[in-house]
Amino acid sequence: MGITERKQKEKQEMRQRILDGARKIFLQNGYEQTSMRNIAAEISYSAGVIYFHFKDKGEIFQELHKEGFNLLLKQLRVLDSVIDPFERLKASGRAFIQFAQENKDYYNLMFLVEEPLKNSEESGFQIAKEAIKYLHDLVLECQQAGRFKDMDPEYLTFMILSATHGICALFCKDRTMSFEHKTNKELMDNGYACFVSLLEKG
Amino acid sequence: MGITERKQKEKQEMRQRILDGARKIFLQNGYEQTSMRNIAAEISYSAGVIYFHFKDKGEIFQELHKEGFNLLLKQLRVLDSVIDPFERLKASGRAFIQFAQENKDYYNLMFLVEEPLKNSEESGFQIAKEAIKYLHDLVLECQQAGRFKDMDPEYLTFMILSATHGICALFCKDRTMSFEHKTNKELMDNGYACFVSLLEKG
DNA sequence: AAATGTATTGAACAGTGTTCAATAAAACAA
DNA sequence: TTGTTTTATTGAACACTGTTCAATACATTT
Repeated sequence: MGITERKQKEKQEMRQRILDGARKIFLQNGYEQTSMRNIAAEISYSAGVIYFHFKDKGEIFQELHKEGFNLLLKQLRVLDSVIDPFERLKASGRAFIQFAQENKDYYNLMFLVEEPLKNSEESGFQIAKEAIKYLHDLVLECQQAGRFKDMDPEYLTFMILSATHGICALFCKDRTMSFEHKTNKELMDNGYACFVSLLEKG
Repeated sequence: MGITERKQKEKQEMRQRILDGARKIFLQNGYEQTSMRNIAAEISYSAGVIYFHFKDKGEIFQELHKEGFNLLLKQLRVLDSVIDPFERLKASGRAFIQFAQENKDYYNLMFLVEEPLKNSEESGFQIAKEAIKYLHDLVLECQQAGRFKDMDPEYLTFMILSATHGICALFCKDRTMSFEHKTNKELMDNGYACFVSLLEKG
C-alpha cells in the first residue's frame, strides 16, 4: 500500500500548506480581516480547494487555536525545572505575558476571538482545558506548600488567570493608551510585578 | 431662525433614530455580525441614508462606545456615597463586573472590539480616559488613607483594572467553560472576592 | 485504453461596507 | 405662485466576503 500511503501524505501536506498560508495571513491581518481568497492566493490555489480540505473557516481557526496553545504550553514546560511551586507560578505568569507580547495574534486567536466555541467539547477546546489544568495543579502545589491558605483553589486559579489575561487583553486590544507609560512592555511587566507583590502577601 | 433650528433638531432626531436601531442590532448580534442593511431595515430606511448622517460603521460604533462608558460611569457614580476609599474601590470592581454581566455586548464594544482606536485622541477615546482617571484617583485616595504603601499608583491602577477586566473578558468571550462552576456569575463574583482578599492584605 | 476516484478550478449565490447619480422634499428667492 | 437652490433619501452599482457545486483535469486501478 505504498501509493495510498503517499496519497495520504500528500493530502496531509496540502492541509499543512493551507494552514501555513492561513497562519501567515491570520497573524498578519487578524482573523476577521483574513479571507479565504487571501489564504488561497498566498499558496497560489483557488479558494474552492480549501473546502475540500477543511470544513470551513472555523476549522482552520481551530487548528491555529490549537497550535497557539501548544506553543504556549511548550514555553511553560521550560519552567518545569523550577522546583519551588510558587516561583514556578510567578514565572509562568511572566512567560504567559511574554507569550502575548511576542505572539499578539496567536493570543487574539486563543483568547479574544468569538468564533470557535460553539462546537465545544472538541479537541480544540480540550487543549485549552489542559492549559487551565496546568495552572490549577500549580495552584494546588502552592497550597500544599503552605501558600494561599483557606482559599478556594478553583476560584484562585480563575482569579490568577483573569489578572494575567487582563493585562494581555488590554494590550492585545490596544486599550493601554489611557495610561502614562513608556512602553507597553514596561506597563505590562510592572503591572504584573504589582500583582505578584500582592500574591506574595497572600 | 425657527426653521433651521427645527431642521437641526430633525437631523439630530434622525441621527438618534439610526443610533437606536444600531444599538438594538449591535447589542443583539454583536458588532461584526451587524450590517448597515440590518440597521437600515430596523428603522425602515434605505442603507444609503446612514452615510448621510454618519461617516461609516466605525462612527456609529464610536457613538455606542461612548454611550457604554457613560452608562458605566453613571453606575460607578452611585458609589460616591461610600466614604471609605478602599470600600469604594472594592465596590467599584463589583459594579464593574456587574456592568459586564448585565451589558455583555456594551462591554464587548467598549473593551474587546478592535475597530475604533485608530483615530484616537478623539472624544470617543476621551471618555475612556475619564473612566481610568476615576480608578486612578480612587487608588490615590486609598494610598493617602495608608493602603498600598510603596506601590506605584500607575501600575497598581493598571493591575487592578487588568484583574477586573480579565474576569469580564473571559466571560464575554466565553472562555469560562474550562472551569468547574455552577454559573458564570458565581465564578466571576467569587473570583473577584478572591482578588479582593488579596488586596486586603496589601 | 477505459473506467474509477480524487483533487482542483472557476463560476455562481447571497451576503458585506460603501459610493453615487438620480430623485424627492423642503426652503428660499423672485 | 413660480423657479431655484439645499437638503434628504433612494436604489443601483462596486468590490469584497464565506461557501457551494458542476465541470474538469489528474492519478490510479481495472
